[in-house]
Amino acid sequence: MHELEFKMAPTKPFRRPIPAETLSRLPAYRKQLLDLLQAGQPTVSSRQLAERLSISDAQVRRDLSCMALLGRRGLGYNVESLLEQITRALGLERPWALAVVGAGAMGTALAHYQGFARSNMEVRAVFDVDPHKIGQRHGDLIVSDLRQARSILAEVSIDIVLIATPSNQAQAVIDQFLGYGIRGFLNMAPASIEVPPGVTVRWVDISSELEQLTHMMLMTPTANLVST
Amino acid sequence: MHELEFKMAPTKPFRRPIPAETLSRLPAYRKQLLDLLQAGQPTVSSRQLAERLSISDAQVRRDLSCMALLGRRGLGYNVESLLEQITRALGLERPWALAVVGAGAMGTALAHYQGFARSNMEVRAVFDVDPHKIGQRHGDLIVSDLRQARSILAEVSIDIVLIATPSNQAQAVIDQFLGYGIRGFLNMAPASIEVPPGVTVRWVDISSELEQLTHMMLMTPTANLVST
DNA sequence: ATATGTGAAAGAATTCACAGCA
DNA sequence: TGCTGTGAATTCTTTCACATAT
Repeated sequence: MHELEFKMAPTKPFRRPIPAETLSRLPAYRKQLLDLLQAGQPTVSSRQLAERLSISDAQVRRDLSCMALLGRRGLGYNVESLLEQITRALGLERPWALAVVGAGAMGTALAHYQGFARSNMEVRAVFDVDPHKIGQRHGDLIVSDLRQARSILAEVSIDIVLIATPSNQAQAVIDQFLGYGIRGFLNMAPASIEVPPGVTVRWVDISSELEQLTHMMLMTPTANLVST
Repeated sequence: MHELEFKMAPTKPFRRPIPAETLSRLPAYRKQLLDLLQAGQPTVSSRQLAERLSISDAQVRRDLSCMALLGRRGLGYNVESLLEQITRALGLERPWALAVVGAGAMGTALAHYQGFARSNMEVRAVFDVDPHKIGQRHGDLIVSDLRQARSILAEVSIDIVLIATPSNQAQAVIDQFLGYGIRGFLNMAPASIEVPPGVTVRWVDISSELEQLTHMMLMTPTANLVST
């Protein structure tokens, strides 16, 4: 085990906690607002946002009431300042450095993923243990030896680690990076993980989503639509 | 547009609908039960399952009470029959054929993904429009021209389409496959999608998960753990 | 003693519906 | 009129606590 020392927690940017379900929709609002800003639309109503996300307008207003109130009655929300608020709420006004562990098919896809820039995130390192993969180039990135992660993290500061290893290695990898002070993980492996308090882990599980999809397809009563 | 004809909806396997939150946990229960079966453990208590999923035992019992009751008081649940029940509830007692659209980094990762077998799913086709990608081999699969999808689907029957294209093409791809009678989609693109009733779409959005993660990291009050 | 299944209570999230401002 | 922000009502989810079965 590693010895531990305490550093000050970062200042919380918001007083009232955002409900989990609201939080899960904030990225979608942000995406829509980015599109609207691009399109030059200065304001947007809860109704318009609701339609784009296929949810109710009451839902949108309730969600956005968590932000500093910047809707104007009769007018709607200012796109630019609402976007700014949500970006701040998500912590995306500052950049986040990512590392990917596992340079297999999924890890490689993550390393190449273009969409991170929109979230002010960037993959800064890729790790693997396989000698055949270490040294491979992916865009600007070169796969590094996971066993040298400590020294690499001393030079390239990393905020979040994306786990794209076989699931039976996920816990060991997380333990390793916990030792380097990493406090945020995104796990692509369908494995149960134990972490100490103060560490945040989220899962992306494609199989789980598909299994829910198959259930829903079986329960969907509508007749098949077949082109003739 | 296409002309439409009606076919009978498949028989619903369950009378009472499964609550959405319960459904979202069924794949995780199933994963644990597969592990327990492998390990040869004949029965499991709600407490044990709860611990593995970091939820409460009451939650587990409530969730499992949706299944045909097969817990035995004082003893726990029979691993094998519970697994069977959940597998049936998810519709995984029969195989599902997948197609991937988009042979970029993410589509390629999906095409290679080994984990689908556990869910009785298999990728049977990969499509793209890029002439450089059409013809590429990925394992047993060869990337086909998306414009020939209709004739390919006439030979290889497909149940679910995974969308791994740039997000601005997601809607067009879905519309195309709707015309071939596909009623289930998993969308990896962060795009809003319109589908007719009777069609099921689910999203996997890595950026959204990361944005929620950054928010949670900022809100987590615990001091940093730094190894010395 | 052990552990399920479930009413009843508590807690969250969503929708309703409308007061209030532009 | 158009649209937000929010109490109140409703619906969904989780937890509690215990009767019941092994």
